Amino acid sequence: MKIPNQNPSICSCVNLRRASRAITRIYDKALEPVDLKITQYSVLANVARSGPLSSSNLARILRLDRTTLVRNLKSLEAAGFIEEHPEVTDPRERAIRITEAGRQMVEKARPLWVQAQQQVEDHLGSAALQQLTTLVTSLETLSDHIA
Amino acid sequence: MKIPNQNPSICSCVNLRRASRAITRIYDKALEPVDLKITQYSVLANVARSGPLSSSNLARILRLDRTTLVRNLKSLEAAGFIEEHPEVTDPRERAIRITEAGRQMVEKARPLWVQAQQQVEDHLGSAALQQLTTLVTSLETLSDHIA
DNA sequence: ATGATATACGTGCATATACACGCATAGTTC
DNA sequence: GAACTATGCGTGTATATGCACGTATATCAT
Repeated sequence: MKIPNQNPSICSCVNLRRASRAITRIYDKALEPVDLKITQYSVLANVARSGPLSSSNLARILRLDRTTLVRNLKSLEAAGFIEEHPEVTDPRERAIRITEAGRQMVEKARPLWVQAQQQVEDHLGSAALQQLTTLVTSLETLSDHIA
Repeated sequence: MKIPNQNPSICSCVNLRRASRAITRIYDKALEPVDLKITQYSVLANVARSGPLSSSNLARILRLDRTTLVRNLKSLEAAGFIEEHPEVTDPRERAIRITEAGRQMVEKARPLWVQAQQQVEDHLGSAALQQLTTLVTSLETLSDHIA
């Protein structure tokens, strides 16, 4: 017996996680031609834009757990898209920089990302996307408040 | 140099993933006393409600990749909250059932889940939660359409 | 009955996520 | 300058996520 797909849950968390998985599929699919996932593109584009910076600072920018970021950086470094060097001003820090190959990859991936962005905006409408930014901020505020 | 926390991204996917991580922190925190994560509670509560069913059907209900679900079930089975038995009508299927210990766990966890639900609703407002259900449906539709 | 197709299931692999530790160095206070 | 505190970093462990495969059984078409 085969059960059909299901409606949204009554649990906000479950719904948000479902939405997250769904949109990730959309973006990952769009980035498939350059063999990048949206998580990797996101990190790479941020390193490209925010210049050399430490993993702690990058984690704060991405609102991602630092130790999670450390592992995510591994694959990007293995692929030769970023490199790390000891920071002179503070020996504890390691400065993360994008490489030339990394910069080229970002350039190649950007149009695919734009396409996914457009696809989602066309389907959801810009109002929904605006509400989404509010949602993020509210939830992060609540989460920070609790922790 | 320490960089402060960041505003929402211009990328809808990144924002949704951020929101997902934030709300997961909130629910996981609420469920901490019973040592369950929201992902596990979600699966367990669904098994409890939807009675014995196959992993494929449960995956469709949860809109979760079947192979992902299979691993998630492992820890619940190891904890003794669910059990699997071969299905008589179709030897390929395995019927997943909640155990007595599982049922007790759901009972114990439910008030904590309700508390998280309430907390989020108080902070975001019911209108935002309603928009969220629309968002889930739209994104899953778009994702299905593309795939 | 046979062959094609659909469905069910599990595992290997890669990545994502985050908590709990421990170690090293910077900064602050006395 | 010594003690305390804050910050930066990486790893161990556990879970979450999904794609690519291979295997087994059901179902359907002829």
